Amino acid sequence: MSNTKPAGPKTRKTRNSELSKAEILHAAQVEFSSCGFDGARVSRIAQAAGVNINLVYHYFGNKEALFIAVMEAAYITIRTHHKYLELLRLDPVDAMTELVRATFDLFADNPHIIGLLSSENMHGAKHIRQSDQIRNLYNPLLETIRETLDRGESKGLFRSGIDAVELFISINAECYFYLSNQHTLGFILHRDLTSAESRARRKDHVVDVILSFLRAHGNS
Amino acid sequence: MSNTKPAGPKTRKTRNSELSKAEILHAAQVEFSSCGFDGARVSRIAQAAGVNINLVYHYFGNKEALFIAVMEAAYITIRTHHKYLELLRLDPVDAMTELVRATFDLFADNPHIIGLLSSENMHGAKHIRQSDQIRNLYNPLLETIRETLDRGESKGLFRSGIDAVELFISINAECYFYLSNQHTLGFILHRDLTSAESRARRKDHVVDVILSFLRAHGNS
Amino acid sequence: MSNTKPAGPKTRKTRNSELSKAEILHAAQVEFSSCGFDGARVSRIAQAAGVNINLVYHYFGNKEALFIAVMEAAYITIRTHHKYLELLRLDPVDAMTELVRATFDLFADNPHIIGLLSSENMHGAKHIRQSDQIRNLYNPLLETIRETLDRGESKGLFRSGIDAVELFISINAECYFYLSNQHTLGFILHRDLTSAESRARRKDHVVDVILSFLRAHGNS
Amino acid sequence: MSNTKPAGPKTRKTRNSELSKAEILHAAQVEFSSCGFDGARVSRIAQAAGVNINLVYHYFGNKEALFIAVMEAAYITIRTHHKYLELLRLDPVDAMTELVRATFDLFADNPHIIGLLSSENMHGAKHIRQSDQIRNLYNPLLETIRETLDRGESKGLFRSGIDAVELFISINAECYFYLSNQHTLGFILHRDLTSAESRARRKDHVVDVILSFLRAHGNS
DNA sequence: GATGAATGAGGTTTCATTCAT
DNA sequence: TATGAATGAAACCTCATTCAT
Repeated sequence: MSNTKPAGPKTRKTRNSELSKAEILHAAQVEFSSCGFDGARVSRIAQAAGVNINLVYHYFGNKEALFIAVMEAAYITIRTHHKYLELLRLDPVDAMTELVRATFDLFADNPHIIGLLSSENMHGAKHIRQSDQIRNLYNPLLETIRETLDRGESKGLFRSGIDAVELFISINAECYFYLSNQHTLGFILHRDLTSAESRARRKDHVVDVILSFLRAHGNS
Repeated sequence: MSNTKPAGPKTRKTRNSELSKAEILHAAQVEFSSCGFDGARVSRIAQAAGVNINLVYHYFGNKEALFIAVMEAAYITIRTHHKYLELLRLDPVDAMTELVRATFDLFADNPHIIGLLSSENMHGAKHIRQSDQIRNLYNPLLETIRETLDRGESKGLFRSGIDAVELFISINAECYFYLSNQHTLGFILHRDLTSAESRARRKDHVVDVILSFLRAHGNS
Repeated sequence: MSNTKPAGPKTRKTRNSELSKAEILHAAQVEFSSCGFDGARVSRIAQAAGVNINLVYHYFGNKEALFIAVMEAAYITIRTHHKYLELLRLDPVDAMTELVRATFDLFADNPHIIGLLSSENMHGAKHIRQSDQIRNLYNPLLETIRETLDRGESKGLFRSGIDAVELFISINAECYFYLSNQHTLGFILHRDLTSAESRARRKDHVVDVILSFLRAHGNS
Repeated sequence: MSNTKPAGPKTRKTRNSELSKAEILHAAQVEFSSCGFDGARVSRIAQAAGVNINLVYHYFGNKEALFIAVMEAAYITIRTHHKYLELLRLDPVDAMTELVRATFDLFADNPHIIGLLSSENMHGAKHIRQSDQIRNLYNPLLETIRETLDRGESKGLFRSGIDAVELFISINAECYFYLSNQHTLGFILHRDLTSAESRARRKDHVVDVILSFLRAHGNS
């Protein structure tokens, strides 16, 4: 019967809860990441999700709780992304190369993560601070990095004395900053950083930077 | 000193005027950088500056124009900071070392720049796009980097084929990201990144990363 | 007991139905009396009753109808309470003493009545106005008071010319106000009016006030 | 100049702050007392005061703070009303008569006080609890009552052992309840309690009740 | 009879901004 | 130059209520 109608703007009414919730969460992810927490509008989220604004409050309580839900989903994306890396099976150089490339892809393929983290830092990380899940998210990866550094050092491939945390920050910095600041950088550098070519080039560059740093050399 | 003048029609007021304007600009810098454009409140800026809120509108027109004024002041800070670098007088390795350290100090000593750039990127750089001054700000520095790379290559100190823009982005990434994301990083890495020791260590690390990348080696 | 029946088509549901309805009514009584009509929340009533909020609408139609149902139940409580008074069997002084004590106990033992009446007066009695049952509730009691006053006067125990309605109001005033305003009174009088001792004392005091007023004296 | 115009709906714009504030406070008094805190609407207050709704927030902060301001104004009315009673100059019987009549008039002439107190009691007096001014408002009056009771007892006019606080509550109860519950009482008693005659009669009745209670008699 | 999904109206509050002096 | 008064738009959120099953 509903087929006879030409499918209005959005054939609602007969909807299922999980779907609505998922659509709200997705719309919130887009809105929060592109506008930040303060710039985000709950009404736009509702509209983009195709639901009544009150449903947002019904399912998530308030704007802040919705933001936290979005942050947790983002960190789940990160964990899932890293989980499929099997760095310990690879030789140290390949493992590190793979880690850098995966980190770059993580941000490139999930650009909302950058907007969310940017907003979260402006707020002193007060939202994610409530989540123990997030707190310990990177522990396994850091441990893997340490082991890989050790293996590389044992084999004489990497230099010794590298701090895993500093390395982790550097890898992320090289990938994240390029994307997070692409608008201001593109403007002052007179270069389009958003093209596929630019990104591919950047990815190679980042691998180069990190691997150069790791590699053992006679003189350094 | 103001007593020596015969108190012309507007002398005292003019002086207050300049003072008020400067105080508004300073307060706006603090507010915009710590809250972002959307989170910033014009009323808080006025209060922090110790002036009536209407003065803000009187001097700057509206919130957006005030933000642009703050951005321009920030870029003046950047230019001034770089102007005193005399990289061409130094040998290539020292010049690059100096550039990296200066970049780090620029962000560390002027933390508001990070908040402002972060907010500006969330808005697609739409505010600074209006300023040609800003557009060409980095041209001289990029030229200097190119020359230094050339000199280093000629002397066999640096490897060849390095792209000045990618290098510039990497240097900034290593310095900026550490500070811009210190809250979320500190949380997930269980490490305090705000201490003086951490920062000093980070600065050395960044120099190490960049110089390792630049240096010519037999095998790479 | 419900097992003995062969579980007719709706037996269990019917029983739950009556139970649910009673629980809703009870929860509504608590909510309306402690928050007033405007402060009351239908959702809280449903939650306190342990039922889905739609059941409230299913059984009672809307918030206002539910309030009226609660008011009618309250007046049934009042009538029941007074029905067991057999004032005409007692001598006039005992009858009046008993009436005063019963009135005090009515409010003390059913504190929700006070909240409900307070709210209803704020709304100009518009809800109870629809109920004829309530309209004539007090007729019998007033008639009893008149007869008792007459008997007392005939016996020379009470003075003459006492208006039954004014007396009724005074008795209720003395009992009701102490309880209805106990929070503000307790605050400005620096005295706890909620203790059992305070209440017992108040009850004696009220009897004293009313009986003093009724008693015939040479000089008045 | 403004005289030439036919005085539109409400000639605003050129308004003075104190006036606006006073008008808001007055409108709030009316709204809160007739609807209670929960039933009151800030928008109606603004409309009644003839001001933009935001001015209400500008001057008073929020709904609750406005309510507290209204409560404090109400208690100032009470204090002012009692201040002009010079009970200590009158003989005890006249003093008590005067006190009762003044209490009745206080509520009859300032009916908003009843609505406010009714609402405040529904909220457990949480708003006035913040005000020490209000807390000690009645101390002088209670002291005066005690002195008057003593004087009356010394002269053999009043009986002994009367508790000033209980007496105070009774006087207020007799006056307040008649007015606070006039809608429900009028309905169930089939009598109009709002007419001037009814009120005058009630006032005499209340004096009678209280004085009968106070008076010393041989037998009691 | 009972429930989860969904909504419309409207409430309080915030905030950038303008008006008038 | 500087300020207090005032406002419009819109944000977040609440709540009674209905829909569809």
